[in-house]
Amino acid sequence: MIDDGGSSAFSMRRLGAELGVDPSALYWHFRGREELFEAVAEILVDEIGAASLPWTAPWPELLTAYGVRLYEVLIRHPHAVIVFASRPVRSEFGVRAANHAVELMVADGFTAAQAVRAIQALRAYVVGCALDVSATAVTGLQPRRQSARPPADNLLAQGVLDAGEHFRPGLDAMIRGLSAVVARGTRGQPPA
Amino acid sequence: MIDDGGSSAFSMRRLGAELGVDPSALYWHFRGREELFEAVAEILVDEIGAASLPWTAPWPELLTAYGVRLYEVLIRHPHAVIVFASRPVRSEFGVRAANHAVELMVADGFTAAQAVRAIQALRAYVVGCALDVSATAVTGLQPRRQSARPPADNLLAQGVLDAGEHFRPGLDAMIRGLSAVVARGTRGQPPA
DNA sequence: ACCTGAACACCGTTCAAGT
DNA sequence: ACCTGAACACCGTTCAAGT
Repeated sequence: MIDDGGSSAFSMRRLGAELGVDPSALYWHFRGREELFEAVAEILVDEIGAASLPWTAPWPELLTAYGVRLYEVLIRHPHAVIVFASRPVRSEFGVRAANHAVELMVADGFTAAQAVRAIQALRAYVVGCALDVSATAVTGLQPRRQSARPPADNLLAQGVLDAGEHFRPGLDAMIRGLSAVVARGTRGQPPA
Repeated sequence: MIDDGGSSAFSMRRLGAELGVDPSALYWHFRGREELFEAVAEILVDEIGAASLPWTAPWPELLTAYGVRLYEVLIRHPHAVIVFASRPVRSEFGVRAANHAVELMVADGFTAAQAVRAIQALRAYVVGCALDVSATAVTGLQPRRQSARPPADNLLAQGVLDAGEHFRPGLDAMIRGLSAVVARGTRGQPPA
């Protein structure tokens, strides 16, 4: 249900079939496709919570762990990444986690607004990376474009081939960059 | 065509109608839906190139400009973001830009692999942010979830409301974090 | 409480046929 | 070269009806 069973595109009718049930039966459980997707997205974020996060650690460690866990969950369900990415998700767990992180960061010198934005940025990065992997996994086609061009002139080609290779370094860079914001006292960046 | 005309979901049939043409006529110009999407994605990246980038500037400035331009193009076409995000895009311009940035970064102390990964990470971040904005713009629904819960306990709520607020700070953080990689001599992170 | 069956208004894509 | 028309195998969703 989450993995899409491993085969082609989702459809209510196919889901019904896979469940051995008339498609229309689904509309007793969900108001429609969209509501079902929201349920899936919520399950995904709860899947992070299962293995609990290092709540007592300093914020860079907590945020890193959160990013890594979210990423792992998403690439474990490549077909669901797009579902997660294309709609705003609000879950009990996600809100708790975020609020706690904000508190830690504020205690470390961030303004609340800076902290919130930092977490959103981190989440956007994680989702972007997961989407990269999911795109090549779901579509099956490699990022190389089908045209027969020499690979030698394209430095990105071989780098893109191992999709997801860049996730961890990028995550570390972002966290490090966020630390820099607060490392040199409060910097008066206009909030607009 | 790129903006989806401002109304509801895309379909070949609707596109045909909007063009005053039988849907089947589209299949003379494109092999199918997927090929049309690729064409759209390619147009998007070319739209960045139009206003040319600061090629001669140091890499942090070049990458920042690239990120900002890409982001601007994407949020200008909210309905197309998902098209761009869910498939690997390879364009003449994108490859040129990336390769040049890699050269600059290598000259500054990065390994080629590090530079490539950095650029991919940056792209992922930009797409993730654009997707956030596009999600709220396209679905129309605010990220708050429809449940009537008090907003006071949710620090993220008001932050999320102004979607895209976090893009620029996050971008700067990421670039700064990347600079740190090279600022203290070559760090021997295992490439696996 | 949960599912079926038929129906409605849609889809993407093909292929022969027109001009 | 470019488009039409009809056809095929699909969709999501509804609603009355069954158990």
